[in-house]
Amino acid sequence: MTAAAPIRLLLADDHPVVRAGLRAVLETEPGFEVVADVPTAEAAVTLAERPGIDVVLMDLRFGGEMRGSQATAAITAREGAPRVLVLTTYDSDADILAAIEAGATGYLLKDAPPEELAAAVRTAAAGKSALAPTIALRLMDRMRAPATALTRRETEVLQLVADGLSNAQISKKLFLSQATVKSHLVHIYAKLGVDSRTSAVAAGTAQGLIRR
Amino acid sequence: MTAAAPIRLLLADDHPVVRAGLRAVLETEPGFEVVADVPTAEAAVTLAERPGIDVVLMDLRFGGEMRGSQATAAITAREGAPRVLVLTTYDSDADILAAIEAGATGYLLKDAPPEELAAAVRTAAAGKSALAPTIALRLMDRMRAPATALTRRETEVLQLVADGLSNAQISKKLFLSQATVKSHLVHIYAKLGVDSRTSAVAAGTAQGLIRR
DNA sequence: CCCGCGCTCCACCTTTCGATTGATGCCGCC
DNA sequence: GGCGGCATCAATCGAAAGGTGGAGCGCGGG
Repeated sequence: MTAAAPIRLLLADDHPVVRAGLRAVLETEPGFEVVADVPTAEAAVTLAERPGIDVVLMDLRFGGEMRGSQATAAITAREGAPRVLVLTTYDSDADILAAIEAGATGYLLKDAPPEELAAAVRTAAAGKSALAPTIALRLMDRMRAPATALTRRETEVLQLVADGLSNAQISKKLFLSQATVKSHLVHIYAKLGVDSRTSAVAAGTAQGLIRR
Repeated sequence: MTAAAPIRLLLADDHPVVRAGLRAVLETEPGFEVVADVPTAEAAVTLAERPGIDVVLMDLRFGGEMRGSQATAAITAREGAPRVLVLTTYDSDADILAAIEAGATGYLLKDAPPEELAAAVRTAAAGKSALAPTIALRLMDRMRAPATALTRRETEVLQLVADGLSNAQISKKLFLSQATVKSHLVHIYAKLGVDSRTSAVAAGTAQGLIRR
């Protein structure tokens, strides 16, 4: 095989400026070829089905319906799918975990310098996982302190609390009894070291456990 | 005057990718000249002092200390200062108002299409105010519904609620009785159309009345 | 196989919050 | 000078939330 085979890229971001920036940054680097760029998650899923794409650079938040993590899951579900490298502004735990669970090969922040970006794309193309230092650190923290790790259900409840719902509303929405909601909340308070729903929301957003 | 005099630009954004994108987008348009791009608000203030800059494209949030609104205020405070066009991802009321009060000539969202961006820069260079349609709409809303405008004290209380404090803690912190805190909260709920502290926080953050 | 953990639920009690009503002093504006 | 908005405080009452101490079930790992 020739060493000169370029890595073929698909860019998915709803900001035209960011797409242009990625193009500019990556096309000046040797060994990259931007095949297409799209402004929606849906378009990314469609285009990623076509052969000839090695790596998809995927934003997490789009203006439209589908979230980047869903698109990532849809893409990586298929056989011989391209690698997906998540590239976003946010470094919240919830987003990171959602992306990794969805099958993302890597997770980068948009404030990454161009060299780091290029290196991560090469790493991803080779099938190896690429995490931004900040992200890696955050994951290490999470491993070390399992206290701050909420369960799936607890996170769900906390998110609804953050949305302003009462225990009664949450219980209806999740088909639970209020007792169960309270029980989850007690555990959440213990894990976050707080004693009220509002401070739990504050702690949760501060630690990026829930999206704002 | 010659029609060919280019508009000289300074780009301030902490994301290398975004800076590259803005360069790419604006340099393909005729009549623009990107003089420099900087990754910090401090550098933007310094460079904006030099003559030969017509418009500063300013992000609101930087990784470092200084916020974009502060930098905007510092730049526009001087005589013969360049116009500042705020270009950010966020459309929260608090950010918008801070930027406008700081003397920004315009406010754009990063998901704006290139043509809109170019048009806004030309508008700003001519000294006229340039607002993204979304932003203009939001400001109209605010004008129409003065109910969403919290008083200084109410905002202060709501911020503390968002930080997770109880009524008792807030009353101590602000040297008030709990009755007063409750009174403020009642007014806040009425203005935001909610009926609990958590939903008030949700509504407040959604409308950008308080910082997260 | 049993233990731990996550998820579900119950009962009882205390504290906090929210709703209502009403009042006072201050300040700016017409 | 009166009127309205803002900030301050009081009292009361019912509803919601939090604290405590349980308990059963399913599932995966040691």
